[in-house]
Amino acid sequence: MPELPEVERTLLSFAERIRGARITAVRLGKPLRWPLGCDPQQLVSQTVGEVTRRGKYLWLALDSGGLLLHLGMSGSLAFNAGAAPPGPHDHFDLVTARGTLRLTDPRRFGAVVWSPAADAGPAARLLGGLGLEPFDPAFDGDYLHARLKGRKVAIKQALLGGAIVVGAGNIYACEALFEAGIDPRTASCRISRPRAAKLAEAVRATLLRAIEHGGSTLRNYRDADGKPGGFQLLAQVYGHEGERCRRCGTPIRRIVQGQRSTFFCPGCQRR
DNA sequence: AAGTGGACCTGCTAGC
DNA sequence: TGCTAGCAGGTCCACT
Repeated sequence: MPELPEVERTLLSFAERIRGARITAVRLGKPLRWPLGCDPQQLVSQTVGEVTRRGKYLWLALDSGGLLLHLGMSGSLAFNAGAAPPGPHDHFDLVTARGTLRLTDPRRFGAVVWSPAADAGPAARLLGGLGLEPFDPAFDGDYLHARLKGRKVAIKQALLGGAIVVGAGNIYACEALFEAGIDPRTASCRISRPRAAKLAEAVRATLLRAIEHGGSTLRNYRDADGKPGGFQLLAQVYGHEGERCRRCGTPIRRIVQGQRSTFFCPGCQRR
């Protein structure tokens, strides 16, 4: 499900409400991608602090260390006062005096991992290789151009990798490349400086616009209040194979790159 | 170092 | 109507 905009909207929908809440119980369902990494009892009676985002990860600060959360492909978080009994896809409940934070994740690619700090232990390992945040002023044409230099991978895959810039997953990488007019198959090293600048701006603008529209709900995604996103209605290429490009009328194509679908307009997007 | 492909797991849908 | 193949918002890891 969740690329940066969905994770950001999720954060915005519960961070303020959960801050300062005391944990009264922790319930685990089926195993997620990684084990929790601590005795669940150790979390009880701790107080939740700030909730922050790094890439597609959320960090819930606790009195002692914190929890690193990832929503995988199909995960979503809900924060409710009176949580229903857990269903078959509810794999983590953090019960607090203010409500229950629940991770629902049918495919279980998501994760909840305790770490002594965001920059130590398992969190440091998972966050360590991440690239710049797209809204970091340092993420500009010069930076992007420098990081693409010497790389032969297709630009779409370089964006998805997350080691250069975080946050753009399959939907937003396709949309940003459309916005920038760049063919997703273009070798990274062949992106000129001006086009890198255009692409950096397109990544930022696409993600920002998606956040403003509540993210994309293709199937599962809801924020922690249960609200779906609306950006999927604004997608220009993602999921539109065979339809005419809204800008130039050329039929949108679907190809496979790195075992993922890529959608693009052969008319608007050039190598 | 960089590139590639497989792995993880479940549910939905299109097509026969 | 029922079965099956293919596809899905991510990313880590092993291997070349």
